[in-house]
Amino acid sequence: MIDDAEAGPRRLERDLAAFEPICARILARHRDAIRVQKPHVATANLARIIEAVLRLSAQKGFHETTLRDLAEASGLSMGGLYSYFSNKNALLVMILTEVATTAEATLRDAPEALTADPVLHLRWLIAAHIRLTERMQPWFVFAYMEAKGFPAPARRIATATELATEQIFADVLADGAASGRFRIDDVLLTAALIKPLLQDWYVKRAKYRKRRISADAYIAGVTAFIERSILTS
Amino acid sequence: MIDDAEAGPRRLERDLAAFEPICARILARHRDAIRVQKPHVATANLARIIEAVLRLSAQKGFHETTLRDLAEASGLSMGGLYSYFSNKNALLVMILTEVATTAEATLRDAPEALTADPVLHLRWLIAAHIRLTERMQPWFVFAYMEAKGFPAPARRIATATELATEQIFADVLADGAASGRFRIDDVLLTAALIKPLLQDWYVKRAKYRKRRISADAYIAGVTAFIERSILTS
DNA sequence: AAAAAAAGTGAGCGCTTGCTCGATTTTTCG
DNA sequence: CGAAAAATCGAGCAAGCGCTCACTTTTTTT
Repeated sequence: MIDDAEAGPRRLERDLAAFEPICARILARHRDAIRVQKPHVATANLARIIEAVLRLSAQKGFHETTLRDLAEASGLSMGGLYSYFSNKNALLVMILTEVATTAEATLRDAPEALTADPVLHLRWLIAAHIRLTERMQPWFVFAYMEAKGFPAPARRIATATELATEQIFADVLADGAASGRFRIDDVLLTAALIKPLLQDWYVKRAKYRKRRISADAYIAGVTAFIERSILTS
Repeated sequence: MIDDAEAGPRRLERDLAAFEPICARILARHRDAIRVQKPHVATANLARIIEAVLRLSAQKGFHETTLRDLAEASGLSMGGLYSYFSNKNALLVMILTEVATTAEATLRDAPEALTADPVLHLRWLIAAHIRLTERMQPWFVFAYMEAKGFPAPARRIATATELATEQIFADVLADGAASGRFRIDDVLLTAALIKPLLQDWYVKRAKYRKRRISADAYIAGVTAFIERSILTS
């Protein structure tokens, strides 16, 4: 199924580096719940734990990933893990919250120069969404696939984030429709249709990798597809 | 989360009726593995088991659904369940196979009168896909959400089905592009983009129900969206 | 270098899981 | 009707789960 040419400890090292800045943010947000004091120790171990749980969950699901698996994959002991989260579900919520926060913050941060023009703004949103989910692919897959089946609070985070993202797109579409740049019958439905086009990039990442379609190519393809459908000519 | 106006035994009865014909097909395919001889008894119980496992899995996931839950929800005993499948994973494969077979058979069965015209053929495919997944929504959600995390064979069924469906669309798109009815840069990518638009209907069924968007409205919306993007005018 | 604090360990506990199998009930049929 | 066949039952088993805590190792401080 997975056919990475590049594998082994070399790849793990690079991956962990990508996790650390994000885990530093998580640490800051949960400083009171995490018992390890020294920030660089805590950040490094959090990165190993979360890299491991995202990787194992992608393979077999979060619930099927045992804490023994996670201990071995992260290099900590079972007891050691519990210095970083109070229980398995708290680990899930930690990850979900980080995804939700980052997604919202990123998409609401369009350059002001662009937001005046709905066409450019929409283009930027599409690219920003795909680039973000490319950078944090395991995180988004996790949030998408595991959100269901957990206590209501965790599920609400996921649903709310999804709706918030859709609303950001709906606002731009409404803007463009009002100014005559877009021809759209139903703004809400159109926003709802754009969402799965963007989600497909990370949900079916393996398929696109196999077909050698790059993030840039996907951005170009999706943008063209959407614009041909809604742009007034 | 779920806010059905119509609930209780009345609804269950109607749902079970919808399951029986499908379960009769499953019984035929697994006659040797199912120990219960009388077809109408076996079909009725299979329907109760599968209705229950799809409902519980949608709530909390297949792996989190225990056989004790399933026994209670289906009205059989724990031991009784094992007259219908040899182990929990076999139950999963049973469902997956039925979904795969039905999807392929349905989409390859376009009326001959339509297949000559790629525009009409594509319209038919979109409508047929959405209508099928509407009729068998719990089945498709199950196949989509639970395929991962299970032994390679089960996962392959899901992946193969997905690819087969995409290929059916790609063929029609290529046909229409060749005859000048469609303007498409990349047929494979376009087919890949149409897929998530169709899947969204059953994956996010709750959202569309809440917004009071009917299957027909969704078919109309998606068809218009896609055709505006690819039709030569 | 000794003491104190912090970080990390892993065997073991109580509980739940998938699954079995002898016992029991229901159905079939001479 | 009554005995054989079919269908169903559910307590019990081994295995594996999340989680704890008395303990050891590492790091910091004095």
